[in-house]
Amino acid sequence: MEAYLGEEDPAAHTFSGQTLRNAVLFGPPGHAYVYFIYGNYYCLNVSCEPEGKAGGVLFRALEPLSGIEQMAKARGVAVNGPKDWRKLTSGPGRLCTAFGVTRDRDNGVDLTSQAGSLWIGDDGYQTKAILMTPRIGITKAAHLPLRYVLDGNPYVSGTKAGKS
DNA sequence: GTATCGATTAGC
DNA sequence: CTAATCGATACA
Repeated sequence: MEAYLGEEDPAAHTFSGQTLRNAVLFGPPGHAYVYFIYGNYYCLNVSCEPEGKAGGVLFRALEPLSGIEQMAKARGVAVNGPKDWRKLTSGPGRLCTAFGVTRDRDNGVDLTSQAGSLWIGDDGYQTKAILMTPRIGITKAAHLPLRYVLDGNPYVSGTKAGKS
């Protein structure tokens, strides 16, 4: 996942102040900010700063835990085993497609409450280490080490991720 | 109102 | 490396 600092980050949507689209990033933390990009894909963010202050985290990738078949169907790809799970969620647009996340349905929902259409829970995963790397896919301030990846976890973002 | 860009992905 | 594709933003 990657962090976007808000008004101080040239790469963030919130850099130029609050707009209709990024309003949720200025709202209370723990809410979903879903935006449509390049005419084809959605990206999922979570607001992190207190209300009134911009800032959020972009989910670039995650590890599939359940509903594999459902995700595969949504993504339109064949999945034969854990080795193919990467195809499902290794990218911002991909994971949203796999989850069926759309701005219409999920933008602004409270991710800390299971009452909504989408939420985040604690699965008890033990994080060994987190690596900080430069962000990818952006044209401004891309050098800032605001990208966080779980060390040793194969389900990281990157279109070409997972070779070797 | 019109012009341009983009936190992407799939395809060559 | 380049095309696809549309909403938001910038500018007149």
